[in-house]
Amino acid sequence: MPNITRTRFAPSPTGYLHVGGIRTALFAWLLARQQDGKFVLRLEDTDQKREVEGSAEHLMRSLKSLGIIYDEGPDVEGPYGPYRQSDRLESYKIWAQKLIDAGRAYADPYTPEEIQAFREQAKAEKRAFLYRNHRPENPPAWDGTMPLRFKSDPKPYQWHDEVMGDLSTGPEVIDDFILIKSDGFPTYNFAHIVDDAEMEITHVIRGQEFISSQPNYLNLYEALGLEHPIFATMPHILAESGNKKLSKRDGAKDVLDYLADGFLPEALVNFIASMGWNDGTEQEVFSREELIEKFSLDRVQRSGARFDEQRLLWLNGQWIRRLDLDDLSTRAADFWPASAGSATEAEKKEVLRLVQDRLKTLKDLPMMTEYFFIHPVPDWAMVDDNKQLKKLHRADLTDMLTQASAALQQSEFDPESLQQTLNELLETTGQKPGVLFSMIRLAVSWAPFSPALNETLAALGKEAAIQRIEKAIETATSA
RNA sequence: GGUCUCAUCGUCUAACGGUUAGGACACCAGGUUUUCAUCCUGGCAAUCGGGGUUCGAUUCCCCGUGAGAUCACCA
Repeated sequence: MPNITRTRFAPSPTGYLHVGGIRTALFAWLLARQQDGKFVLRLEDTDQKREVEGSAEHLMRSLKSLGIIYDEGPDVEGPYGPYRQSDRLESYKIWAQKLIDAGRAYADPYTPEEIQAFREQAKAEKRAFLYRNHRPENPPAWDGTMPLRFKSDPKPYQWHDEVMGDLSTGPEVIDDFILIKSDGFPTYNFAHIVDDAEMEITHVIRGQEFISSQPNYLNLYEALGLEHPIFATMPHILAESGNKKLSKRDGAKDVLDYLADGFLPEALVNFIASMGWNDGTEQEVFSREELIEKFSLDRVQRSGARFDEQRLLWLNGQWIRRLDLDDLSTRAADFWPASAGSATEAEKKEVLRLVQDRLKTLKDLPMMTEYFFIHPVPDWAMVDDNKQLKKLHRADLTDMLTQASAALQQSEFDPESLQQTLNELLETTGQKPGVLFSMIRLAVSWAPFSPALNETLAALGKEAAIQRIEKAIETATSA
């Protein structure tokens, strides 16, 4: 056993990564970072049929995008490579031969149809199907064309899981599973054990679906003469509706899609970590550094957690507000509306400053800022929908706008003097702020919401603001 | 069906056997001299059921119930 913590994430390249997969990777990464260890990415590509073109690259990009940086992996040189199982077939052969030599592995002479028949027979007799009940007496020598099976040694097991606690099972769950398939590739069940040993992995963190195979793995560790690593089993993340485990079929989104939808990596990491883990305090927002410092396996929840996008949205808003303007500006670069194309960086940054507190995702940017860049089309229906404005006659409203236009003409148009001007306008018109300001706000933005009025006006500039108010006056009667 | 696991507000969760069962999201109501998705204040809302053990169970034990996982030449 090495004296440094080595954790791994071992996905198969069969598609994209969703939050469930990411969480396993995240926790393994947190543990490695926390203990100054190494985090390894290993691709479990032993099922050629299921492999999806390009998914390995997609997967690596997903991890990197979230800042889950692996120290060793298919594209990162390391002392325990290669990190792709299809490149490690020699290793599996060597370990398989050891088992054969020790009488702990044998060729499976049955056809799939024959095995299927055994299975159905067991079902008809209401017994659990166990391959070892059909172990051939004189198996042929293994020539690589037949599956190679593990000759198990059924016995009860109890073991410790860092998350689930002490677990135990009886001998009835131990069976002769396949080590090497007839296509020459190892199964996950065999390959991951060999690889974890050769790569000196100290902590195996994985999803709940493997818990029932654990006794079989323990049996195999014994047969191979290997000490097993520390196990930690993560509960599943449940889909938003129903109680099923979150899966691609149920619409689990690719994590990269969240980034494209304007979610920040920090928020995603924070959110994913908080599904099934907390530090016992009332803290909700955690930075990567805080997570690394505070994470611990024994505070991981044992029951499944449901994915709640509302909470993710809230957290994303929290993170957007924490960014400094330059940082936010960089990240927002790809989210501006097309109409912002001609705006200068300084102008965009100013707009960003005004809306920063209101953004839930970066994708909200066009909807929240469009009117800063192009003259909006007056939509008097919005006035009619306003609970204060709809009580007034159109003529009174235009009169108000005319006075506003004149007053603004005299303003210096910085936020302070604008506030001054607006306050004076309240007095001269004798209107309530809810009426006067709502009308001006609509006339310059024609948007359902906007930042503080004086700030909005200042950002628009005198010329544009007044032009829009005049335009509103013009269209008031025709609308 | 066998085996294993899990069970606190709608959701994420806190509570070394002793708390008016706490926080957050969502929701609702107020407030901040415009709107509002920000911000502030307040409100609604939970220990699956039944037995034990104990002076006292959310917490420990048993039995139910419910949910999930798994029983592949997939991982």
